[in-house]
Amino acid sequence: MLDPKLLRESPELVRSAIAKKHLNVDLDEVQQLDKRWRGLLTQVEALRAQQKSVNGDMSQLAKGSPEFLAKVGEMKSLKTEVKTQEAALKDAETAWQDAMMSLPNIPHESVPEGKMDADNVIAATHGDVNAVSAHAKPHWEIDGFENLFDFPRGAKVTGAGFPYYIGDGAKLVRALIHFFLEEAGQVGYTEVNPPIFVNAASATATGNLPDKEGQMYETVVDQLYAVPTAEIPLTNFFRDEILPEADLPVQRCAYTPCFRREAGSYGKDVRGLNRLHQFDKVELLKWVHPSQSYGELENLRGDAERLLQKLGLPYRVLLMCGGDLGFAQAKKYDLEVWSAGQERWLEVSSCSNFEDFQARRARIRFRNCDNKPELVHTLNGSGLAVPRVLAALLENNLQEDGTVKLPEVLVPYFGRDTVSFG
RNA sequence: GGAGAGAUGGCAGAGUGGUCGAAUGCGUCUGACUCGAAAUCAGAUUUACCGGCAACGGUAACGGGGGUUCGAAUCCCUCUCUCUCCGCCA
Repeated sequence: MLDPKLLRESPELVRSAIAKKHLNVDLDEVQQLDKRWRGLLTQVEALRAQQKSVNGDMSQLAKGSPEFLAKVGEMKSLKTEVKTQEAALKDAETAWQDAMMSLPNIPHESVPEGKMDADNVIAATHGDVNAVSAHAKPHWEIDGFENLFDFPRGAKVTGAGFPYYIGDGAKLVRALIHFFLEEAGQVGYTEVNPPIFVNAASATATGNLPDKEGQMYETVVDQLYAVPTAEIPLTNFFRDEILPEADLPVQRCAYTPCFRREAGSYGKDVRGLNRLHQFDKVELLKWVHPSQSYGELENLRGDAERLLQKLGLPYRVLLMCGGDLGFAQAKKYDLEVWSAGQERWLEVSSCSNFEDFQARRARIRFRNCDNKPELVHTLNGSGLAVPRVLAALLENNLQEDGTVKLPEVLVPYFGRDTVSFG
């Protein structure tokens, strides 16, 4: 959520933000709702002040005295008036809040103009896409793939997009998770093992609710949501809290399975490990001082990039344009790994600075040098999503004999340097 | 799952219908005393929103929501969470 003061003091800034993100929001209406709410609030507060004052008088009077009874009459009429005004205020407030929620975060000035993914700017490329295996093929076409990754049985037991990982397949997943967590720990992220179901309040604070896209799985009886990303339980850890300034930046990482319904996304990019309903991911989170957040975004991006470098996977970094930037992000980099078999880029991380947009909703603050609570800036990024990294590893490192040679860094975690599909 | 108890400010803990944003203690901060510190004394010490350039003024908040009442921290309902006992279970 944006600072309501921003809308009042610099509406043109909000207007240009909406334009840059290519969204369609009636800002005039939001401003009107704001005005209406404030007007009603003033009225109701004046009435309440009157109530309090009369009530104060009453406490001085003898109960049952004529003066007392007269005040009771006065209070009764005040009561009905307050009741009707309050109802109007509540409606106005709800409408105003909904309207405020419809305002996107302001893109940072360094965010390029653009409408869609084709307008994203390639900020960096690393590695040579031509230097990978000459034997590369889509991972699902590798001989014996089904021995390590069993989709049909997953579909039988649960549904499409819930594969079984078997033998070396399972071990590879575990090795990658372990590698990612160890690397994150090395650069100062404290490991957290969070709940993987969250309540409505938490999902709302991070903006996952209201779930317009039907993205999340919801439990029937308890109204809990299976996390689509560890970002939700991690960010909400400090919800409604005030952190000591000296603790900033706080850095945490978590491995969780992630659950996404992916409603509406069909097509050929769903083959194999490309898009799953359940997948494993390590998420990196930072809570930082507002003055540090853009430097920290670069650090975060670097932390994610280093993983791909160590794995020897060619990748590129996209700086998202205004139109392809999410609703809540002020600036975002996507990391895409080269998938040699599919000859396409696969998104494996998305590193974002939310500034205080998330923190306002979740009320995460720190005590600044004036000893006043101030909103922190939050950042998060994947470090990394497992299945697509796995896909790239299998494709890019496929050898002539049909086995896959693993990068050195994974050997301590996997135990061997070769994956066989037999 | 069954029975019971509870939830108050940074913490502890009073308050069972009227001037209670809330006693008291601890903590924290400022000042005095001191060469300095401790102890002591004095004062201060929640947050959010609205109005205001500001000083400041107003409103709200005693786990959440709803109700009773002229008036609710206090009474009623409900939800959540915590604790104790029993049952069950990895």
